[in-house]
Amino acid sequence: MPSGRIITTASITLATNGGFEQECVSFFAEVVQLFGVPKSVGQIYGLLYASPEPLGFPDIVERLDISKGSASQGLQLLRSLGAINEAERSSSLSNLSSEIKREARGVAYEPELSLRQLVTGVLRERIAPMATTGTDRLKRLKELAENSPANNKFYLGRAKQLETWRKRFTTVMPLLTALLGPKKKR
Amino acid sequence: MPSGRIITTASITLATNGGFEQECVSFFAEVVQLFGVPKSVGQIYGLLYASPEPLGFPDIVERLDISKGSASQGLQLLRSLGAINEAERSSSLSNLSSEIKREARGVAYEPELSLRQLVTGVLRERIAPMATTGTDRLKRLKELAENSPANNKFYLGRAKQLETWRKRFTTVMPLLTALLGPKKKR
DNA sequence: TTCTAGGTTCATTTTTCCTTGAACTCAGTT
DNA sequence: AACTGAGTTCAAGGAAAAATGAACCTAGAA
Repeated sequence: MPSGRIITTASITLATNGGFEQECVSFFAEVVQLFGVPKSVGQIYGLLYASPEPLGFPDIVERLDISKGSASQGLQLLRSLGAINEAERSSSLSNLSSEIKREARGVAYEPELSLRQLVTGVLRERIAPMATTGTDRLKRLKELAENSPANNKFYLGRAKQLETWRKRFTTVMPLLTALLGPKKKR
Repeated sequence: MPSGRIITTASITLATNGGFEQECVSFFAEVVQLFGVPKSVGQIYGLLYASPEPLGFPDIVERLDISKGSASQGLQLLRSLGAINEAERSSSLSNLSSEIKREARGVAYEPELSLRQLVTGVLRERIAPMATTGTDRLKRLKELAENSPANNKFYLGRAKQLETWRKRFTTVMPLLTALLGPKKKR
């Protein structure tokens, strides 16, 4: 497979995928915005999702026409969410022509397809932190309730209820991910 | 109870609740922002949550020091989410002094306390719409996949997977609300 | 009828968040 | 050693969302 092998599928697929890619990009861009995630991040995931081949950093910048900065930050976020994975690449490049080597440089990504994995990532990075700092604030709230000169009983009741809300939340979250699919094979 | 009865608990409670209210307001302001809801909306809910008495429109404007516009829009959103309820008020006002009548005018609100109810509201107003428009977009995506000249099988596979994601999502959502508490008594 | 206070609407301003682009680092090539 | 392209960082600009305030509507009180 010397010269027939084309790694940079970018321009080729672009010409022949009949709009699927474009639609996919804007679809995911829209979806993620509902979760408070920047549009460009959704675009990147959508692009990877619509690509039969893993794509590298330069592909993403070029095909989405976004800045390197956006691409870099977007990929960072997607990595931290576990929403993309690095694709394998042949490690012995020495015997390839320099033109092909050029294309094979750097890391290529493919989208994570496990729904459970994706949801877990969002929960871990977005919701869990809230639960943590929330616990501190609840403690403080309870103290304030105890020290409140008037309506002591009322405030204590409220503080107590917030605590039970938090507990229910933290017990339900793992259940939710379990419902969304099997644990990821490692 | 002519002059002793104080309905506008605003200034009084403010002076005597020892910071509980303030902490509550900023707590909810923070929480709701994680769900993409404006800060002021969280503040309003927090204020109501920290108040032993139902509060009216003017109380909210005054104690949070926000504009009437913000208060109005915030209350609208909270109503649409089912996160607040109108409190009962004595309907025969004629025998009260005019000073008290002044305070009793308009609607007063208290916070919805059922966690299930709150989550259901968010799901209904924020997530469900996505599922609806999402269905259309998936249909379109499938068509594009079918018409794609190259990699037909790959694109069809992706379209199919999106469809199963959507299905799983719509089946899991009701379960989630069920886990969060008993159905609200009507 | 007129007055007042509760409440809504919407154009304008403010704030917040996202994107950009330039400067930089680092690894592999020549 | 010098070069090239991948990738990061961050100050600054720009776009989108939220808060404001003025004009307006309404119902009950005087």
